[in-house]
Amino acid sequence: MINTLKPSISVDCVVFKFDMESSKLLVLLVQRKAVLKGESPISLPGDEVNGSELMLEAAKRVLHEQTQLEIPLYRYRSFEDPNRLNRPVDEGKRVITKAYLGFVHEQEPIFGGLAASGDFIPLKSVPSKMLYDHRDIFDAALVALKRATENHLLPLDGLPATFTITQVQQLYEAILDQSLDKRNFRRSILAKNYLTETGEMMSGQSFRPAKLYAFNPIRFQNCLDKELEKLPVVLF
Amino acid sequence: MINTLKPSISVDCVVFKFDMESSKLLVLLVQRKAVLKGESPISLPGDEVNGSELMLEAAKRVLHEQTQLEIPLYRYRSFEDPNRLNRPVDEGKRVITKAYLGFVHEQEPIFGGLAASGDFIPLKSVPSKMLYDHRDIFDAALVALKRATENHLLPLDGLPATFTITQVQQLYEAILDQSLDKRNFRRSILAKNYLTETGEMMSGQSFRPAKLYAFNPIRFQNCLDKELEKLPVVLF
DNA sequence: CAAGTTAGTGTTAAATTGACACTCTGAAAA
DNA sequence: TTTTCAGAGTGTCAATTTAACACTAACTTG
Repeated sequence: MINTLKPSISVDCVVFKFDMESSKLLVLLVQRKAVLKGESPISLPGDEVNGSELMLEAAKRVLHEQTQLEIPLYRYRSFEDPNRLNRPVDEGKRVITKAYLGFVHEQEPIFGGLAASGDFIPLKSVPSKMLYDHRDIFDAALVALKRATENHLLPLDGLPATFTITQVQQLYEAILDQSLDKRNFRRSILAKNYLTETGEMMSGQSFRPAKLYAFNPIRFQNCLDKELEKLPVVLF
Repeated sequence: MINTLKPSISVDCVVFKFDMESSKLLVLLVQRKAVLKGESPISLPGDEVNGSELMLEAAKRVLHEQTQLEIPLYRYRSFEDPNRLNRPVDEGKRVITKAYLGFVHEQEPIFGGLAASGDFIPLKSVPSKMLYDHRDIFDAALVALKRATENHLLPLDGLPATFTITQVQQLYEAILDQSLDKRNFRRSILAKNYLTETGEMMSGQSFRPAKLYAFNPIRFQNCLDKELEKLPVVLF
């Protein structure tokens, strides 16, 4: 029997956190209230879009409702398999979702709305069974992150206001899950010109202090624009 | 007053045709039946998505309903501005659309459904006022096409089954709106390895006959996959 | 002042890109 | 039959980009 209902639209958010102690990436998973029997409540923060808001706004609103977090979000993909909700046919519900990712640094989430509770989980511990296709959405977020990172298009929202190049490299290595050559890394990221020396130095360690840099979002945006001009966005 | 209606979803198709006589690109525009007073009927083929179909399928169905064309389509962007329909507020309708592009070669369209009539129009003649934001959708298709082309990720659906390298180059030049160096063009496209010599030669001209090549979609797909692995899909 | 630990720096070889001009081939015209 | 016309087809070099690789500098602590 053909489902003639119109699809509805939602947004989902994959929020990463870079733990600087352990140099590991974490991702925010929530327990969703009110799921059908047999569905996993472990999910990404997400909900339906209202009629008059941009989807990016919707993503920020939904994330805020469920976690109180306020962070930049970046859209990376949509998911539209008619069966992605994995529900019994007679439920007759179809939802197309757009997925956003972002980084949190200091803020602590406070859960509410659809999200009963939640936590930052190491990437390796993300369960393979999650609500709907949220595991796929998470996997795709990682892919998108890696691609962005390989091209120095990673916004550094996940780092403190000032940081050392080594910290950036550790973030890259956590995302890419591989180690990088220090000299090549420094050369290539500094060439992008969106890191500016603050003149300050790291302190409190028992070895040579490192220069502290700040992220310049305007120059980063230039850089993004320049890259995006070149990229084939089509065709897959 | 806030619009609380759920958005609905549509697809729009930008169908290009490469006129080999004139080496010019054309695009298919249709006259849409039943538009509101004050709206332009000149538009792209498009309509709403049903509840149980993939959006790519919806795009193919809609294009077929309105033009009888059956061609490969490639999604390139979505458009979601809440005001994109440009309608009076009390209409209260919000439609998010996903745009697809494709090339037609020999098929002739037969118009039907929402499309009262239509034609292939030279790019320069595309009107700046079209239905809703269809002019933006068209502009974005061109951008996407250019980006794909610059990276040799243009599927050659718009050419006959066998063709010369020069014809490919002319197609590229029409899309990019600039001329290319013949030797570099040959070197780079042949390096991609998705053009295969047929052994046949062009005939019927009064000059040295050119080798005829065929497009190998499997190798092209390999090529696409390889590129897409590298590309940042994130973040705009 | 020696030891420990991370910060910071340059060179070279290989691969890629972009600029550039002439010969080859077949048909048609002289 | 020879010449002319028009597009087909080919290679090199210089400049740039990328990847691999190892040592010295600076600060703290013992």
